Amino acid sequence: MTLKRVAEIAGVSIATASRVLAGKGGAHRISEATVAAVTQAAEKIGFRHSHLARSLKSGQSALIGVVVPDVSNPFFAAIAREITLAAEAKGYSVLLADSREDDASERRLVQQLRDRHIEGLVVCPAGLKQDHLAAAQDAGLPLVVVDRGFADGDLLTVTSDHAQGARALAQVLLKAGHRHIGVLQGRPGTLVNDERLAAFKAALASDGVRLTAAHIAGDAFSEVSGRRAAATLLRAKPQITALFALSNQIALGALRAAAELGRVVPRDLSLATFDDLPHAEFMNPPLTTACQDVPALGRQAADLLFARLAGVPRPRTRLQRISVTVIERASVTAPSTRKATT
Amino acid sequence: MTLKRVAEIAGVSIATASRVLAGKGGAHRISEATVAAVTQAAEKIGFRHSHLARSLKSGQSALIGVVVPDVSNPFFAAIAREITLAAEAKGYSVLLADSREDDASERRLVQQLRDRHIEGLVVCPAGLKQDHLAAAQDAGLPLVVVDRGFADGDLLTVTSDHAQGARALAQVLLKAGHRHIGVLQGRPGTLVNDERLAAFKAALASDGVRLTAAHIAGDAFSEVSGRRAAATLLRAKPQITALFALSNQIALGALRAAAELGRVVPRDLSLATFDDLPHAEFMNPPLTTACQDVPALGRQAADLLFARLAGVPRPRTRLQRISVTVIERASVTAPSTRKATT
DNA sequence: TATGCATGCGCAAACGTTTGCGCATCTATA
DNA sequence: TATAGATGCGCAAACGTTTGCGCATGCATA
Repeated sequence: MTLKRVAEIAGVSIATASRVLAGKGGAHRISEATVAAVTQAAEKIGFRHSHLARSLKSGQSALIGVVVPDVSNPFFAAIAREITLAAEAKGYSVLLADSREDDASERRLVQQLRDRHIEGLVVCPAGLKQDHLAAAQDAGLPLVVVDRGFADGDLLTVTSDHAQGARALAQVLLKAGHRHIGVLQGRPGTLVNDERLAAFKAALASDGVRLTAAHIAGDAFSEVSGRRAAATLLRAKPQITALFALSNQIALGALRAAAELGRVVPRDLSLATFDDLPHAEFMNPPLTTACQDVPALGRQAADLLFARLAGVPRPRTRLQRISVTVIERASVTAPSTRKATT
Repeated sequence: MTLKRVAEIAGVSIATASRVLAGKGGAHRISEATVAAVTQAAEKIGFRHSHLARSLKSGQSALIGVVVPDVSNPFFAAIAREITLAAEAKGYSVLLADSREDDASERRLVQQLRDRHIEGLVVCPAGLKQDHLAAAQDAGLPLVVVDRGFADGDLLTVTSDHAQGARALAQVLLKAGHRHIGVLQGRPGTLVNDERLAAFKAALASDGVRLTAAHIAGDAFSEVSGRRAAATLLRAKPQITALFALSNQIALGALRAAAELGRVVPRDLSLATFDDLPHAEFMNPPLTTACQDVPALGRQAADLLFARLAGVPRPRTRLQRISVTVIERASVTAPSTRKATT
């Protein structure tokens, strides 16, 4: 199953076999007869190039890496899929890694991928550190960050227009008449969290509604954080009539907490969320959400990466924004008049 | 960044550098001083082994392949995740491929992965053909099929106990009093579809309820198929009071179709489904479902694969079953008395 | 009969490792 | 002062490719 074997059978040198199978027979003035012989020999033993040897020789692995915090999260899965499909179309294969939302794992995985000579990397960072990514980029590795970017630094990033979504959601809640609003945040310090939070706060403020620290809880983009944060907030501030969950994992947690506290959504409590996926429509209640265009995030990341691999220079705008669509569903209504009784 | 460079700096031969960095200094009687020199040199230039070269030399790529029909489907994503985590723990990396539910793509992708010298493969087949997989296995590639297996052949397979789940769901529907039941099937001919269908049919039959071809519709495990099938069935047989969807994608389609036909679930129509994921709880209505243990499927597949890679012989039972848990929720109630009016 | 130019193909190095074998040098023994 | 056994390390082949260079052969031209 090696070129050598093919060459032996065809009665030619390895070099000739290589050239023929690379389709360079013409360019190297190899006779029709020889081409046929080599082709047949290859066919006969079912010859396939060793990608390994080829990569070693050529320095091109045709491999890209994808690192996400949790593959089983449909949000990241959808992103991974777009990248995988794009990669396949370009002749690349994808090495997938799951950082388990862990900074140290991510570091290790990125290094591991680099050891495997990936030609490009798409990563959704788990943490707040970007030095390992910056190092990779400085070492010449084409790199695209997706979703969870960094406010500073120089990493090319594709992410949603969080401010736009948060503002729009704020409008929805304000318009419905809510004045006591709680925020279930994700991981503070992340671009995603901070942008959403800041824009939401600003939008409320411009309508005269103040969002103090006492109205904000949560520390991760997870269901457990959402649940705990919602419980905390609802207990500490019963006058809250609406919650803004910064992700739909968090929203799930909020739904659980609300159920546990006997508050029915949306009758006793409105809920708006930044959303990952299109399941919201069939949820109970259907969630009002700022819906991210997840496939577009993945596609854009892939496009940017492959453009760079094709030699296209990096775009000047570091933060590439994908717009979100606010969809109003049943989880937001006017605040219940009996809110004080709770 | 090569061994050669390290050797130069340390003033030793490449061989010595290799042995030191492999931790074989002791076994090869290399002096403390030399070991230190090499180690420092490596550290100094940030040396990392080329996985490529190592693989080529050793014949071990430490790579496994995972092929699924749709990465963005949370079901497959969850499986992919378990395999990825297991692989990482064993020092393997994962090459991920998405066959887009397409047989030909799958073939191509499997071949591509084999060209990359994967040491093992987990695949969830998109189609009804298994010859390419059998070929891979016959060629000595450790292979585990997950979820969608084949009734015949010799491929080691991890899949749910579909018959168990289907039977249990049949009991639930029968107990609720349904006698006119429709089935929204997935892809006929697949083990998953046929086992679920057959067991369901048998369970109904043992209670005197006949399930004819006219009560079965659908041709794929997709939302569109579910929607179309549900619409067809409900229109052709208005007396149907309950639907059994063979996957939750199909169930989503059924919900859509029901909504379009003005039938409210569960008031006018009960719905039970074979489920992929734990979102069902928050759906509207919460779905009664035979819940597969998706992580267990992935874990078991990974365990079997890595056991084989570690030299453990293949288990004798070809079809490894993971049991499912039936969860009764609100989507199944007694048949509406006004069913005839519809 | 020598010279020139196509034509058709092979040699061998290189990619970065690992590893079997062997070769020096030194110390202790006879 | 030879000899043996450690001790410490290097040579070179091999993994499967790709590719620059060059070498034959054949034919037409001078």
